[in-house]
Amino acid sequence: MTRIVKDPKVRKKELLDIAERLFIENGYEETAVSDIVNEAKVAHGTFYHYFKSKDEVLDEITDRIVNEVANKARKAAEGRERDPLDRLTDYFRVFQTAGIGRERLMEYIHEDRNAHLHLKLENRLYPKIIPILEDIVKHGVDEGYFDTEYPRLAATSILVSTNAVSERKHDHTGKGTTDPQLLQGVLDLVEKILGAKKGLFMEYLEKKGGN
Amino acid sequence: MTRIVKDPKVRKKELLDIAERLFIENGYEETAVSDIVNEAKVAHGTFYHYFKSKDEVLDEITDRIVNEVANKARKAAEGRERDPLDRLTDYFRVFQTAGIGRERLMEYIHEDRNAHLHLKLENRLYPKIIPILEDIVKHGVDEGYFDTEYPRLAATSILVSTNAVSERKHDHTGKGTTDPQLLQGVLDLVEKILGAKKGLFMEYLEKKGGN
Amino acid sequence: MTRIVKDPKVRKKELLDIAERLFIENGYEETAVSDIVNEAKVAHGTFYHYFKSKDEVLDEITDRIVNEVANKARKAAEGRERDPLDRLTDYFRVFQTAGIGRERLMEYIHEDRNAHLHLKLENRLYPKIIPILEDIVKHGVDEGYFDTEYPRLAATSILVSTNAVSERKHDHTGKGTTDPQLLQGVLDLVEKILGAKKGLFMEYLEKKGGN
Amino acid sequence: MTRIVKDPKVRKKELLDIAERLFIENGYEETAVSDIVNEAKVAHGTFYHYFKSKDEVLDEITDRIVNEVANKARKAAEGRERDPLDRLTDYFRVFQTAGIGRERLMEYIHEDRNAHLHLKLENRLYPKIIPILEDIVKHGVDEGYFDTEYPRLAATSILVSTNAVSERKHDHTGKGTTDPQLLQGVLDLVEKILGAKKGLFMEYLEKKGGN
DNA sequence: CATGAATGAGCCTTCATTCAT
DNA sequence: AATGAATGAAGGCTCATTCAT
Repeated sequence: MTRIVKDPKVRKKELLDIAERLFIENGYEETAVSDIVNEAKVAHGTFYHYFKSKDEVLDEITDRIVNEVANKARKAAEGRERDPLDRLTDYFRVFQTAGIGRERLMEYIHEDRNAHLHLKLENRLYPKIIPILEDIVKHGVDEGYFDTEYPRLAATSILVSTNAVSERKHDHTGKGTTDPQLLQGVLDLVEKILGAKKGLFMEYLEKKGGN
Repeated sequence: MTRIVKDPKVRKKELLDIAERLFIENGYEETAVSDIVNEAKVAHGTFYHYFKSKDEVLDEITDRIVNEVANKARKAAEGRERDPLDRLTDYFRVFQTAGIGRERLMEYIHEDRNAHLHLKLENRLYPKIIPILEDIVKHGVDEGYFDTEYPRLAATSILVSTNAVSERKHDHTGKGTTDPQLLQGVLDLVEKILGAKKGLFMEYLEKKGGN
Repeated sequence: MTRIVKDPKVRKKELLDIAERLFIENGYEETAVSDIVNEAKVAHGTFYHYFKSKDEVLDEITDRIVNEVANKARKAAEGRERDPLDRLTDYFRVFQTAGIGRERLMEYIHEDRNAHLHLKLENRLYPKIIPILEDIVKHGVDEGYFDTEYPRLAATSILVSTNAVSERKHDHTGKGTTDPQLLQGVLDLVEKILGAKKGLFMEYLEKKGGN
Repeated sequence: MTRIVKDPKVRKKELLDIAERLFIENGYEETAVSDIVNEAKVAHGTFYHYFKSKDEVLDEITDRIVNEVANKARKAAEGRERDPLDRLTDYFRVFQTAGIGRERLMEYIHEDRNAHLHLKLENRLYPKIIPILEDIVKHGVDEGYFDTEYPRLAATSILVSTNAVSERKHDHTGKGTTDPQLLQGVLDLVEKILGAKKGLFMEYLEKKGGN
């Protein structure tokens, strides 16, 4: 009726933000284009000005998220001149909090209806993350911290293993390992994968915390 | 028109088999109930005589697959009196060929349109597989082969890591590691995760092959 | 599976009873034949042994109810040798409590989903009830109590008017006339329709109560 | 194929008109949404653009009819400054011809398959009509024409009684009272309900006709 | 850039009824 | 008399997308 004109960039971001929220909360299939345009108070046609199809929105959303997370990870992990343990720690810290500003993402991503988005995200994110992690691993090997001939496999294993743990795929007993124990376990696991000395991370963390 | 009466069990299996194949080949959403009943040469109503909804079929299919695979794995891995390395090898062999009679499953499961089924399968399969693997790990620790305080985490890590490799999540370069190298790498990785002596598996395999 | 044989009359009554309850509680359209056979623990085919169609059950149910109510009314109203006021009073008493053993009927019959049954019931019941009431009216005229040249119209008017009141069609204010007032009003109305002396019924009731 | 765009109001009215006719002629359940859209030469989706469900159309149709009839009745009956008998006569005339432009309505409404619509119509119409009639009754009482302490009950009784007669609920003999007789009877009945002097209406009508 | 009416293929599901056993 | 597997027409509704304005 009353025609509200906005800067194309703003309009598009609005649509993407709304779509992202709805996709995550309710699932991709379950979200209708009309849900999006209704919330955006925009006509159907407007949606199709900005996106060729519903699927394209999902792609753009996925890209947005993937790039954001990958960039953060890259930034945290860069610097051949730094201590590899430092790089690794920073990388983990970023990953743990990757959802900042997207708290809901991690909360909803595992739900059944988000299988679609979940997989798409993984498939695009892994190829970007693994090389970053691999570089740290190689660096650590060079510096004598780690010992492995297969840095890419190690990187992959660390990624999927820590992911599995954070998705609690290891624990269906209901009892659950307490979190401190779990942290110990994960550190131990990562050390093993990397062929690092047992307890290396704890020592490093304590030393760092001590400073 | 001519009414063909069959033993309910047979009819139901027919429907499940057809549905499974179609779901895997074309995706769940993309498969219409009419596709299923057409192939089965059965009336629409017959389908709903056996299943409350399209979704219920998917559930039953998932259950069938999960149980089948889990049972095979359980059988391959059982036997505290056997050598833990033997149990582990057998377990891997089964898992590698889990798709026997279901070749298509592995071929299609990673495709985008099967995200739904993929996740459902994983979520139901892991809780059944991890304990089996965990038991082998503990056994190996008892026998002095492995060294880890977190057998469940190790089991989980092995599962998701080998899975990731078989889904080639580690390799997006296109070049690809050659398969013999890859096998070496995976064996090395698993040894590390288990805290086993380097080369343990190769030795074991050669000795066994040599006999 | 185990085949339970029952006396046909018993079986049929069971089916009718269950169908009646379900039709009334949930509506005719909303009740599926399978709902009925499930409750009766009987196969679909059995249902169709006893009834040609779902519609036929409704007909039989309607007939059962109509006959029951009409018989009671007839019995209450019969007897040219009695005082017409006595006959009328008895008739009303019966009608008020027509639902005895069918409490739910009156409770549910006005709901939207029972329109079908409601109308069918009315259409079959009225032709049976009106003549009964008409006969009382004529009797009352003969005896000098009432004064009307159109006993059938009077009978009809009394029937639909009292019915409307009991369905509270007169009152949508929410405030509602209190029940004693309402009774006064109805008595007054019926007296008017019948061309009776004002207060006739109250006098009669008091005299009777006094004896 | 060729897309015909119309003013939403026009489109909606078209759909409502078609739906109303089909519902009345063939019954609500018996009318498929496709019947409606076929006649309207409109796509399925268009129907659901205007109505949330098939049921919603029925509601809108009912409202339309109820409001139309109620407004006519209100208009015919208004005017405290007029003679109450005039108001009543006008009211009846309107009601008798309420179907003008909707001739079919009255013809079909009593059929079994229209039970749904019939009841819905009654339930919404009565609360609007009764107060109108009640006001006339009170007016007539004030002017000394009528004599009743229960104007609302009288109004209700008149409404349902005349209705019953026009639905021929009083006559299942097949012989039928001839129409002139019937008119006499109804006038007599209404006079009685209102506590009016016998013959009041005939006198009034003759006097009016005489002028 | 924006509107929103219109499209239409296609989906899942229901359910009264039949019939081989 | 009883079973319950099988039928299949039919129905309401969704929704991504298009296009006249």
